[in-house]
Amino acid sequence: METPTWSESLPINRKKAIHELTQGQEWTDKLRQILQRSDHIESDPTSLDGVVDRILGMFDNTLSIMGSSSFNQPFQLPTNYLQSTCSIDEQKSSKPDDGFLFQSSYLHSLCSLDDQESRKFNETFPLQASYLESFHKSRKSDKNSRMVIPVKIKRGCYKRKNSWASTQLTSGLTDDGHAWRKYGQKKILESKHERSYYRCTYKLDQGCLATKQVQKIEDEPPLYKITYMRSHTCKNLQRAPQIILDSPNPRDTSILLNFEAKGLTGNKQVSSYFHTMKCEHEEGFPSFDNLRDNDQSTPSNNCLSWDPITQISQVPSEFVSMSVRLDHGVYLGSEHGDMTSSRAYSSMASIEQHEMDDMFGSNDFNDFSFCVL
DNA sequence: CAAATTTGACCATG
DNA sequence: CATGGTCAAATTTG
Repeated sequence: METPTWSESLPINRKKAIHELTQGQEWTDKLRQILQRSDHIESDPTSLDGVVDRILGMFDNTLSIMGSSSFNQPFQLPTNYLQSTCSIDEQKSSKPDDGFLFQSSYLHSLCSLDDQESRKFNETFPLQASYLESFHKSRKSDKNSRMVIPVKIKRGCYKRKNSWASTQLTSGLTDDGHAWRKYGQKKILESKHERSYYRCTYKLDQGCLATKQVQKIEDEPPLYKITYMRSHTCKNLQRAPQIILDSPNPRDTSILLNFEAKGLTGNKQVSSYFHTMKCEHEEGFPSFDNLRDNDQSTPSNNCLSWDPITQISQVPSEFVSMSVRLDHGVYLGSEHGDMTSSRAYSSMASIEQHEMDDMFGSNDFNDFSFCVL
């Protein structure tokens, strides 16, 4: 099995997200039609549940996709849309980062969409389209106007060098198998809840530099964003690289992997932490329906158990490791950490192009690929 | 009493 | 200079 290269996979994620949103629209429309025929509900109440399930599943899938690293990809919106303000002039001085849609440069690129792209954008993001329209008008009337538009402010949104991170969204705080020591808590701008900072308990003993951040991003239902940074180097958790992953169900096309890079390239340590990565076959992102249709009664493999409720592979106590060969000839070990989030939110591998560039240099990274045997 | 947590100060970054 | 990340002294917990 070979997955797409990084340069290909990010746009694919975006396409998937758009596809899910489009599907969500269609099924919401079906729901509206059902509601218009109230007698239908009385005769077949289960059909309504089915439609609602499908809609929720699509939004879950989209959230999962959006929870990946590709925050800087176009057509992507925050789940908690922020109503801070910033003038276009101020935005011009900002560099693209994890920010949201309305960066100045991005607005300008949106203004140059062709008719079909523009229509798609308007359908998918009506609220944002209305802001874009305002932006259009202000550009026509006064090129120097300081129109105020909703935007995530950029200040303080930097990423420290060498801080490869992977992000996971979970509805509960569960033991991820590592020993953590809390070392800080911080109020984060525009965030309702404070962010907690944890380091590996064995940092002093063994110099393990792994850290994680935990932040509650939603109350109801509770949703936490957990960001892992740097790999564990503590003796307690290291395993020799080996491949013991398998799909829990032969018919199931998705597995959850957790990569943790340990390799060296040149004189730079590859400390990226690929976490809870979802791999799929080409035919598409598996919907919740597909997952439900699968026979989950016989968890088949030698390592993973399959939770029919969470749809997530669980590894009770063992750490899964696998060896990944890069085209650059670098071997990356990996470990399994947390596979026990209580809902099927999981992030894609989270690493950005410029971070890859930092690790390997910017040459030919489009050739990056990995194999799961 | 040792380990873990809290919290204000300090540091690095953009 | 504002912000997020880390340090370390004070405090709490087991």
